[in-house]
Amino acid sequence: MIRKQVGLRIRQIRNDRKLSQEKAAFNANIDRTYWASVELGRRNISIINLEKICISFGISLKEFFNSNIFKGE
Amino acid sequence: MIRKQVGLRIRQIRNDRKLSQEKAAFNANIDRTYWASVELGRRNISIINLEKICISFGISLKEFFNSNIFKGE
DNA sequence: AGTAAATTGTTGCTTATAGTCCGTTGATTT
DNA sequence: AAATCAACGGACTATAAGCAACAATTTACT
Repeated sequence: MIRKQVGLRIRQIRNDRKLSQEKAAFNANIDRTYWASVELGRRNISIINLEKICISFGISLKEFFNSNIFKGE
Repeated sequence: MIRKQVGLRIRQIRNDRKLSQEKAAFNANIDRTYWASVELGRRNISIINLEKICISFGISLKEFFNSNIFKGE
């Protein structure tokens, strides 16, 4: 499921950056509790918010989806 | 704006495949008028619908975002 | 050229859910 | 014990998604 994969990928990058959900969400100007639920795969995120997250991480959407997490459904 | 870029990219791929909006939308199991408005950059598409479109095109999300359309904001 | 068919654009509406904001709880960590 | 963090809930607002009907545009053919 794409929602789970997106959540895992976001968590993966956030952990690499050693950021808390709160700080990461603040950087992206997204609600903290919403960020948490996205990471848990419970949300069908829109492209604008996904782009916000990528921008806050300093990566492109292409880089975001360039991960083994997205191999095989 | 990401919505415009997504729309352009979808139209680009659909034209490559020589599909009408109607057939493309049918393949992806999405409403035709919704598809049309996404192509025009009027919709903030969710990741599930974007994935549906990519699947119907037979490409990955990584491939979708691997385009000059997404270079520069 | 004209005109019919196919394709695309647009409007307006409903409902489902994305996204925000307030808080609480439990588990770590220092 | 105090601070930090992640999971969770409820209530609320904003908007994505699906749909019908019609308008406009492009394509194709005589």
